[in-house]
Amino acid sequence: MPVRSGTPGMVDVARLAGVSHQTVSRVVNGHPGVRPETAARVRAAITSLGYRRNATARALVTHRSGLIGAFTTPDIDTDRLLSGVEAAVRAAGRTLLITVVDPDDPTGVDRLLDRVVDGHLAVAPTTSLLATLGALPARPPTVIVEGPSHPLGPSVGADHRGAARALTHHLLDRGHRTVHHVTGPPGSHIAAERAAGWRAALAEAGIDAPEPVPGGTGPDTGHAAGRALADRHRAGEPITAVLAADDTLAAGLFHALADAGLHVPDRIAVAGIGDRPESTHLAPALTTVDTGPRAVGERAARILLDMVEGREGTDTTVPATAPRTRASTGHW
Amino acid sequence: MPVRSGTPGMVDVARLAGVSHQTVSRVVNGHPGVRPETAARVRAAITSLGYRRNATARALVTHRSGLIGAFTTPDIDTDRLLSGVEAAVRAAGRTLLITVVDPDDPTGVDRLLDRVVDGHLAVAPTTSLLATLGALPARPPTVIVEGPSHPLGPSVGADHRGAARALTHHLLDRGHRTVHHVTGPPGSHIAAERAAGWRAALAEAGIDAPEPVPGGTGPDTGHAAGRALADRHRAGEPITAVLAADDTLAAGLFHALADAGLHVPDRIAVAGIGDRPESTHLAPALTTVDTGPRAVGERAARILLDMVEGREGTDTTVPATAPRTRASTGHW
DNA sequence: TTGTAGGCGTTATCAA
DNA sequence: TTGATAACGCCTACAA
Repeated sequence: MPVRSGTPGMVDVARLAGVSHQTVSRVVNGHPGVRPETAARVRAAITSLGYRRNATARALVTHRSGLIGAFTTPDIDTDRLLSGVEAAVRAAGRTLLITVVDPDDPTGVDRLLDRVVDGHLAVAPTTSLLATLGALPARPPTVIVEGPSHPLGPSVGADHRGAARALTHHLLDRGHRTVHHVTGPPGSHIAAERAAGWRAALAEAGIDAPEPVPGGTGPDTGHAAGRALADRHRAGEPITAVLAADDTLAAGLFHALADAGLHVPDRIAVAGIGDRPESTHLAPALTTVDTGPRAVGERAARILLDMVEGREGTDTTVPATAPRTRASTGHW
Repeated sequence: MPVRSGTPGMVDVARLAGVSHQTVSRVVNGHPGVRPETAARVRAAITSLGYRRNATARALVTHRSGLIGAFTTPDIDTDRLLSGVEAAVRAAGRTLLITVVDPDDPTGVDRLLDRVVDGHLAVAPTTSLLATLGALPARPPTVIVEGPSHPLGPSVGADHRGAARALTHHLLDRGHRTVHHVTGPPGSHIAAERAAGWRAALAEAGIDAPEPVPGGTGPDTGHAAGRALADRHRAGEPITAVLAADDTLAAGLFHALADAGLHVPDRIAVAGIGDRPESTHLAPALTTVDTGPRAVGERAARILLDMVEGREGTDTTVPATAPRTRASTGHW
């Protein structure tokens, strides 16, 4: 038979206060119909014993845990998306449970399902991850953050396509004959949308899109991409403007291009997406666009909380936040 | 009285398989002494019903949830520390529960205590947060990550003092008469240790430490600090070398110093701490030291897991990881 | 090898 | 206004 945990429970409080454990429950949960005097006695017993309500037992009987789960897969802006999610979840008095999912091995998904969470957030999920999730039996309300739309639940995301498109047009308007593209991580929905926006802008200008340079995230990846671009330049391909799928690529890009004698911005123009804080401070400052990842994360979490708490439609109808597209003052 | 949740339980599986719910429990938990044939029937019922073990009910009776809680407060390297923690926790088949604590308002602490977690990680906690934690009644095993030592539990951290000291000596050896310091966030233990190392090195060289420049984290803060340094330089103070408490300050520092005509590295030398990936790609590359935050996070989590799972002393004895001090090849 | 009984700490219902 | 009682879904101990 099970053992008592050692920490005091409602029964202990009840005994000390000379009431039933049910009355303790009423006091703890602020239910009406308890004589003030009794409530005071109970409260005294609670502090004297250092009693804290057992969330597990509560969850067992109420079928809600106050926990929100987040699947996450490393991608562009995952950190800021999660930071927004965390803030909203915390503001709602709930706790966030984070599981990092390896896209190649989505076993972590199972683990999160074993826990009782009131709702799920799929942060920057790949299509295959969503498929895995969708194939599972009964799962709690789910909201997709920066992922492909899927019957699993509503999607919340910024207009990456529009942002990339606008930046590409911006470069073309500056007189460049074409714009090259360093992509984001393979399998990333955000990266795919940004690439699509770049392609769309070129198509609108009647330009054949040059072969994109495979990228990812981070300055080291950007450095590798910069070397690839420099090689193609050396091979005779005219390269004058580059749109990087992510700001974090920029420092490495600048570095590699400079090493190859392609100084930014004199010989080559570079724009990024994401408005990372460092972008203003690079030399030269990176032209970029803010896609508001923190706001997206917060919004997604709030939509999920609405669903979980049965508040219908407060926020659910609008599927995407408009990006606050502010281009930083670049050198060109 | 409580309502059944709708999802199948052991009783449902048992009924379908024609056994008792106890036998189901045995099969699910891999206990011996079940006839293979019976086990197969149970397993068939499980898949057919899509049964999953209810972690809450399990936690209620076993007094262990499989959950590890992390308090976190925004600081230098919090992200990488957490990433290491997450990896180790996940590798152990457990789930991480993250709570961000506002150091000025540690109410989140209460929240995490309401949940049943098997162990706590205090990631980059302030002294006051530890005091709040320590004042609480019964709390689970705790490990402090990059925080001041405290009776709450073992501390794990890199040798920030040594790293800062070594870098300061490195600058002095290069002929600088003194080294200025841009500090990290106020209240940060990491920042305090790094400042102490800087002070120690100057003291060892018989130099009076110049007034440190208040900093924090991030390029924008670095930019502000750079302007402050430039002002002091303009006011006649000889400034030739700067140790930034954190790499993320560097880009902003470079930017502000360059704007003030103090080109790095010609007019002024700058070193950072933390070995962020972008540091290699700045112009010029930043001299820095790796303090292995991911490894520290992993190690701390493993120590906690040892404590939680009753594995004594596997790792607990050694309180700090040695930093892999590799200075990147800077320009000076 | 399998089933029965009891209890983990809480909430909900009903009666007093 | 308060208390008894029955779940929630599971695990441990013991009996069969």
